[in-house]
Parts: sequence; structure tokens; C-alpha cells
Amino acid sequence: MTTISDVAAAAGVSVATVSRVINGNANVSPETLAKVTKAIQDLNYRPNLLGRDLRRTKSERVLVLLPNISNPFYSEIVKGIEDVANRNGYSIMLCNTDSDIKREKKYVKMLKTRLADGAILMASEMSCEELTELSKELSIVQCCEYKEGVPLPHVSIENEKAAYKATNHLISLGHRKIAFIGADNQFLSSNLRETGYKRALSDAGIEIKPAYICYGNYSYKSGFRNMKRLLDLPDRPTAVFCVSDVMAIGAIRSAMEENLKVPDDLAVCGFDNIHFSWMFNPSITTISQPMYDLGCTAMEALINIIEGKSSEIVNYFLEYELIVRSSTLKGY
Amino acid sequence: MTTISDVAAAAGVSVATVSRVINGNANVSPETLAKVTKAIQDLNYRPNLLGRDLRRTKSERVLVLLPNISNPFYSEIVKGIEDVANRNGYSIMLCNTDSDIKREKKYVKMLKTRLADGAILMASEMSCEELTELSKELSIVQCCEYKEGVPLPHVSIENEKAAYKATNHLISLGHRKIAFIGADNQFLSSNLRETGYKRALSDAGIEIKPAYICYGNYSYKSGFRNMKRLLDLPDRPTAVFCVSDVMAIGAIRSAMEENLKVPDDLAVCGFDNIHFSWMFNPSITTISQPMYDLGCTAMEALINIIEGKSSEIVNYFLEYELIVRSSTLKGY
DNA sequence: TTGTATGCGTTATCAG
DNA sequence: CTGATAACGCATACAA
Repeated sequence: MTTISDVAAAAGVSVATVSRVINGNANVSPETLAKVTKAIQDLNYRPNLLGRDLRRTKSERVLVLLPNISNPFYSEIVKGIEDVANRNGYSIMLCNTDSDIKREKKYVKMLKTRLADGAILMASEMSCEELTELSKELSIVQCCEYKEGVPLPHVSIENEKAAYKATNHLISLGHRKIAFIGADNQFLSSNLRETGYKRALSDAGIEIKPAYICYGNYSYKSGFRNMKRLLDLPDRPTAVFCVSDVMAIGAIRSAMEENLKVPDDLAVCGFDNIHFSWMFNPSITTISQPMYDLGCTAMEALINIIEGKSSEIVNYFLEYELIVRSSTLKGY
Repeated sequence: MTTISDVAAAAGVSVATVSRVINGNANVSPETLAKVTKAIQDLNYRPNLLGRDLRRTKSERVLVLLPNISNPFYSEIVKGIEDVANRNGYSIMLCNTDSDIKREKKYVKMLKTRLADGAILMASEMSCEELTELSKELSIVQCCEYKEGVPLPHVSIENEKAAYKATNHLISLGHRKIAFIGADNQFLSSNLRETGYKRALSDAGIEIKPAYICYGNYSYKSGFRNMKRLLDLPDRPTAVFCVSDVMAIGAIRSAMEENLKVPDDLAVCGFDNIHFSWMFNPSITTISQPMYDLGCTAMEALINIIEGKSSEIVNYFLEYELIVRSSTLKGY
């Protein structure tokens, strides 16, 4: 491996001078600049980041922890994060936690060990206590999913209201028997979406039937299975609100297997607006989260923390949108 | 930030002793072990990886460069990579290059600067010359897409034969007017798949019609658009082979818009076997790449290189599979 | 069993 | 404008 002193030797100067050249320091004569530049070229030298970052105690790298890269929902968010990061000279590295707290902590450890300057957490499995502890020493922003009462900024949408809007859309189409396929996890959004669903029903004077409420794990299969169960009910629902598009797809396939027509016999509303929700046939009515903006905002917040521009903890709630398509309304 | 000397001071020992404790060195008395352990706990100390790796000249980290995390094709591969990495004590970090050679080189730079021990390249935009140059100093494995004649191992499938098999499936169903939607990029697989398609036609004594051959960019829209064009042909094809599932989905939606039935009026075959290919309605006939195994094999090969277990360049071709579903054959 | 001293590759300070 | 040198945090050869 060629080091800065190799270059210095080759150019007949000191390492300090080479360092100045590398970092674009102005105080270097044209001749030495040329000599050093040539030596760098000749030796194909690249500064060792480990040495540099150790000295600078700054890496200009940021970790993005997400549960699963195969979830298309995250792709757009990551794009937003990356764009803002690149604009500001940061590199981002994606860390797949697989919703495994052990893996997650391994990556958090890299943060503690200064491998990166900060992190964006997309759906952390850590407890409020753990996160609070981390907040004292690390630069962290929560994105989409977040824990409340933790002294960390978060960026997300108002899930309760979004779910209310989705449910209300189904009600406005004349549905009264509206089922709900939620998620049985620890995340706040799951609760909020269920609350929004229930509030919409209540506000419309519709009785909340426990039999119409079930829980999956965001997967196609769980959507399929739960829908099957709902359709087996003596008084089957005519509409269903799923808290993810992938579950909505599962629900639709389930209905099709029973020879039901969507939306005529069953209206289906999803959540997230992933690409496949409009590619699918029928295209899926859904709540669109501003994924790209969520990513941008999270990264901007993180940079503010890292660079100490603002010490206060700001929480952002971005705008969502109901996108009506063929799975609830014909011809869309 | 608390360092090893803080711990040493707190425990009343030297930094060397603390280092021994951290690294599980046996030569440490039970009492000092206890003292040091306590100090580490009390100060909540974590060794600085930058310092450690700089000293060890080894990071036990590996970079995975991929063009786009939103392509579901890569998710399973990454899972395989991660599992093998974790089993062997490596951490992996995903790097989204966005098919941008500048971004790609930025990450490669991190390799050169010893931030990671090696990398898996999924669809590099770099030239053969550049890759050859890199091969001299870095541990790199190519996965799925690869450049030929470069002294780097690669792991993939035999794309030509796979495409032959897919096309032949359509022929065996009685189709003679078979179109091809390929990809207009620099990747070897694109050429090989086209070659396989043509060879299948030739072997069956079917004339190759240039009008039946068109190119997209793996996206839904390009599949949709190209199919539209094909269907506008005076002598429209009755079957189409797309080199990606997403383009196949686009093609199917295109056919549906023309009120054509799949597979009756148009049989569609994709490539990759992404999750959505079976969730889609109709489910999509496709070539299944052993994505998980591709990832495992690539990571194993990389570890071999990094740890110097084998110096020869081995290329792996894994088994693929034709998965027949409803988009070509009814009732599947 | 423990401590001292050195070096990993940089950058930054300070003197010249 | 340039060079010598200390320091970043850690691991390790060597000495004790």
C-alpha cells in the first residue's frame, strides 16, 4: 500500500506538503504542486480514510438503517436521503437490519466507534430507553417509524389522519361494512392507522365490528390469508382498508380466487403508494406518502444535528395524499 | 469521547492491558480483568474502529455496490450475501450507485482507502481496463452482471441458455410469432439473452424478424411502450419474451389496454422471478435465477480472496429454472 | 502477568 | 512557502 510518505519521498518533499496538496491548501508553490501531483499520479496514491478520519474525527459518512431493502417503500426514501447527502458531501451506506435487533445494534456500534457521523433509523427495534441513551452521544434521526417521547427528531406523516382519510373514502363510496387489515407490531404507525380507521367509522355512525379487524405482517401472504378469513365471515365486508399496498395486493388476489370482482364486490384500499400499486391490475387506491421528501427532510435534519446547526429537536409531519384508483372506483 | 486511555486511567492499569481485555487475550489476571471490565462498563467505552482498523489494516467490512435498491431482483441476492457475511464475522454495507459511474467510483475509493476489505459489484459501469486495474490491488467479485476477460471472479447464470429455454417454452406452446423485448445497455447479459432468443428461433426453423426485436431499460414503462409498438404491427406477435419481469408486467398491461387476453391472445414470459411475478395477475412465467445462492456464492468467493485462501480466479455459473405460470399457460 | 514504546496514515500546529 | 513533529485511538513486540 502506498502512503503519504511514499509520495513525499518520490516528490522530494515533506509529508506536510503532500497533505497540503491533497487538501487543496493554497500555500503551495506551483512547482512543488506539480511535483507532488505527478508523484501522486505515478504512484496511484489514494489517502487512507482510516488515518484521515482518525485525525479529523469526522468521516462525512452516514448510516441508513432499514429493516428490509426488499420493501419497495424504502427505495424512494433512500433516494431522497442520498440526493441530499451527496449535495452536502456525505456518503451514505445502507444497513439492512432484517428487523433483527442484534444486527441493528451491530450497526449502531459502528456509529459509536466513529465509523460514521450519524444515522437515520427507519424502523428501529430498540426501546425508548435505548434510543434515549443513544441520543446523548450520537447524531440520529428517526424516519417514518418513530418512538414517541424519545429526544430524537423524527420525520413522518400523520398516520392517524391518513388512515381516517382512506377509510372515509370507502365510506363516501357508500360502504358500511368496512374491514381493516393492520399490523401486529410495536410500531406507532400501526396503532395510529387503526385509530384513524375506527374514528372514521365512528364519525360516520358505523358500528366497529371486532370481527372486521385483523392483523398481518405487511406481507402478501398475510394480506391474502386475512382477506380469506374476512370473506368467510357470514356477513362479509364490502370494503377493506389495508395498512400496506403489498397486503392490499394479497387481499385482492384472495378476493379474485373467490370470484369476487374488485371493486364491484370488494373495494380495496392500500397504504404507501409503492410502484407496484399502479402497475397492478386493478391499480390500487392508496395513501401516498411523500417518500422522497421524507428522505430529504430526514437527511437535512441529520446534517443539522451533525454540524451542530440546531440543537433543538424538531419533528416534521409531511403531507400525504389519497390516490384513488381502480381498486375502489371503476374506471380510474 | 472516551478512549482506551480513559479506561486505563480509571482502572489503574496501562492501555496495553485494556487492549488485552478488549481482545480477549488470555494473559490477564482475574482481578485486573474485573477492574478493567468494570471501568469499561462504567465509562460505557467502545473502541474506536478507525484506530483499530488503522492499526490492524483490516476492517472486516465489505461493500456491496448495486445500481438500484428499488430493483426487487437484488433483495434476495443481498440476503444471501449478508447471511454468509454474518456467519464469517463480516459486516456488509450497501452502496446504491444509481448506475452513476461517479457514485460508483466514490465507493470504490472507499475500498482503496481501506474503509472496507473488499467489494461485490452487481452491475458495474466501469470499463474492463478500469476493473483490471482495480483487480491488482483490491478484493473484488462480480455478481450477476460481469465483464468478460477481466481478472476478477464472477458468479452468474448462463444467460444465453436461459433465454433459449424461455423462448423454447413459447415455441413449444405453438407460438411462431415471438417478439423480444431486450435491454439497450452495455451489459453482457443483454446480449446473451438476445442471442439465446435468436438461437431458439433458428433451431425451430423460425425466421428472425427485426421488427419483433426491441429494447427497453428494464422499467415498467419501457415494457409497456415497446409492447404497444409491437401490437401496432400489421402482423402482431402472439408471444413475447421480456428480459425482466417488470418489463413483462408493462407488456401485459399494454396488452390488456388493447383488450387482449393473456395468455390466450398474447403469451408473456419474463426473467428474474421477482416476488411480484407471482403476486401479479396473471402470474408471470419467468426464468428464476437462484438469487439467494448467487449472493452466498459471491460472498464466499470474496472471503476466499480477502483471506487469501485461493488465488485463482474461479467463475461460477449457477442453475436457473423456467417457472411456468399463467402468463403463458392457462390454469397455472 | 503487566507496562513501555512504537507505529498504523493522516492532519494540524508551529517554527523557520 | 515548507518542514519537523505531535496527535488521533488502538494493537503489539519487547522488556520487565
